[in-house]
Amino acid sequence: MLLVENGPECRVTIKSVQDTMDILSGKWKLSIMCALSFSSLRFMDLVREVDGIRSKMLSSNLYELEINGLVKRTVLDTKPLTVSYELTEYGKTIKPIIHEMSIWGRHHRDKILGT
Amino acid sequence: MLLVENGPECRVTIKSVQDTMDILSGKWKLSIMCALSFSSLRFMDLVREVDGIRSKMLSSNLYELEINGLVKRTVLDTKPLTVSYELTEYGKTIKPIIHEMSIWGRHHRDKILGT
DNA sequence: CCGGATCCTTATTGATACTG
DNA sequence: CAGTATCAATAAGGATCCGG
Repeated sequence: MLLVENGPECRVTIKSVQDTMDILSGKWKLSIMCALSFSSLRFMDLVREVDGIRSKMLSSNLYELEINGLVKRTVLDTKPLTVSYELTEYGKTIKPIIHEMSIWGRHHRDKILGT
Repeated sequence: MLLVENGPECRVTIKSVQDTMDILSGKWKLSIMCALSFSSLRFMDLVREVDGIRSKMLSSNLYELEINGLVKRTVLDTKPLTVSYELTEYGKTIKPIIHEMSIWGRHHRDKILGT
């Protein structure tokens, strides 16, 4: 069904792709959302999960994602205060993008290593 | 075929998403590939199609896409020499990503304008 | 130790002009 | 037409510091 190239809701436009890129561009946002697509995570969990990210970048990217309504931030009343992040219902709507990117990334890796 | 959510080949990982981002990251690459997903285009057509891009960015992004085997460059024997760009067969494998991004982008725009 | 904030350096992108 | 060259602006990255 994703391969149907016609139909009114299948009008692929550069503008709509750019709109998406405006929200998701940057080196880390999709990786962060991918990590959160499995479960909610605390800040430090994210630092560990997202390979190579620095707390500064994580912090600012999470803020932007929160502003755009994709991620929800919750301060937990734990001993040393921790903050939990999770995808909002709206944030979960980008899962198909993450899914396709993951498929392609693995495919690409196989191609590079196989050749 | 692309919608199977289970099975061994559907393990979504941060690493594979990052691998994809390494190839497609940047503000313009997906827009360029979106433009080329309809038909092959000459350099100047791409400047017109991809809103806001400058020839420098287009040139360097096309080069990187060519290096990664996603785009094919063909010098045409026209009066003022022109160069045509098209997706390779491998480049066409990112169409599902573009498709999902386009769907989400339109959805997002409707949400922003509707609210 | 957690979640940043700040400062500074490097990499990427943008605007404009210019060449074969 | 299809790029390059150059310089200015912006974004990302590294190191360090701080309040709780």
